[in-house]
Amino acid sequence: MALTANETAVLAALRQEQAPLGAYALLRRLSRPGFNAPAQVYRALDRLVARGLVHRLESLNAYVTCAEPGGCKHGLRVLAICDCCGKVSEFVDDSLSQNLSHWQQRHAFAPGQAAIEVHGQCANCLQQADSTP
Amino acid sequence: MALTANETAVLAALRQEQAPLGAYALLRRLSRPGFNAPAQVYRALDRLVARGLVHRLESLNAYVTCAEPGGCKHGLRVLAICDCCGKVSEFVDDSLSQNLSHWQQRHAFAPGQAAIEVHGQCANCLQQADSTP
DNA sequence: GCGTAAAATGTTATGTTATAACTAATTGTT
DNA sequence: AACAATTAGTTATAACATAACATTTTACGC
Repeated sequence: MALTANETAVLAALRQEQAPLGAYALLRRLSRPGFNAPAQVYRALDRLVARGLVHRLESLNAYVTCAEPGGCKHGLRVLAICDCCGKVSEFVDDSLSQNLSHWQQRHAFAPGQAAIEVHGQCANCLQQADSTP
Repeated sequence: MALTANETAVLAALRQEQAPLGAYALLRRLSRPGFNAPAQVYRALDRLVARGLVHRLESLNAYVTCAEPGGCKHGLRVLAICDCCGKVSEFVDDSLSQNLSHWQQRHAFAPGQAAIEVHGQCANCLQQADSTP
C-alpha cells in the first residue's frame, strides 16, 4: 500500500530533520489550512510507526525515521540517543536479541514490542568535549 | 540521607500498588491540604528515581518501585511489562548488559541511562488466555 | 462503471502529563 | 546565630495525546 498524502508529508518532514521531532513540532512545520490539528499528525505517525518507517522514542515523546529506507523488519532494535546533539543511531544486535528472547522463554513471557533507548553522548560530541577544556 | 516526608509518602503509595502508577494517580491517592499539586509529586518522584528506588516506565508515563529493596545498583535493567495485568517484572541479564556495552565501545558512545522496556503477556495471563477459549 | 464497505480526513473539544517561576519553610554546616 | 543549600507549597501554563463525530476518499468485488 502506498502512503497517503498526510503520511508522506509527515515522513518527509521527519526525514529532513537530523534529530527527533515531537508531534507538535511536526505540526508547526506542516501546518496549513486543512491540516492544523494534533489528531491529524498523530494518525499519520501511528500508521508510519505501525509500518516500521518511523520509530517513536518513548523517552523523548518524539519520532525519528527508521534507518532502513524500506522500513524496519526487526522486532528488537536499539536506539542510541545523543543527549548533546540529539542525533539518534539505530542498530540491531543479534546476540542482544537472542539474550532477550531467551529470558522471555525462561519466564514464559510472550513478547510484544520492545524498545531499547540508550542515552549518552555520541563519538562526535565526546570529541568536542575533549578538545574544549 | 534519609527520605523526606513527601518522598516517603510517594514511595509507600507506590509499594502498595501491584501495577505502575502515574504521577497524577499518585497525587489522587496522596492528596491532602498542603499536598495537592503535580510539582510536589514530580519532585519526589525525580529524587526517588535518581536514587534508584523507583523506576520510570517511559512507555507508560508511569512509575514502579525497584525490585531491590535498597535501590537499584545496575545501570542496565530490563522491565517486562504485562499489557494484560499491568504487572512489571524487573531483571538484569549480564550478557545482555555486556552486549550493549560492547556496542557502545565499538561506537565510542558514552552511556548514560538505558531503559529496556519489553511489552507482552506474563506467564499468568498467557495461561488464563489458554484456558478460556 | 457502480455500489458498498473500509479507511482516511477534518474539526472541535477535552483529557493527561509535565514544568516554570516564585516565595516560604526547613535543614545542614560552620 | 548566620549562612547556604535543599525541600516545600502555590499558581499558572506548557506540552503531549485522544475522544467523538460528520464527511470524504479509496479499495475492490460485481
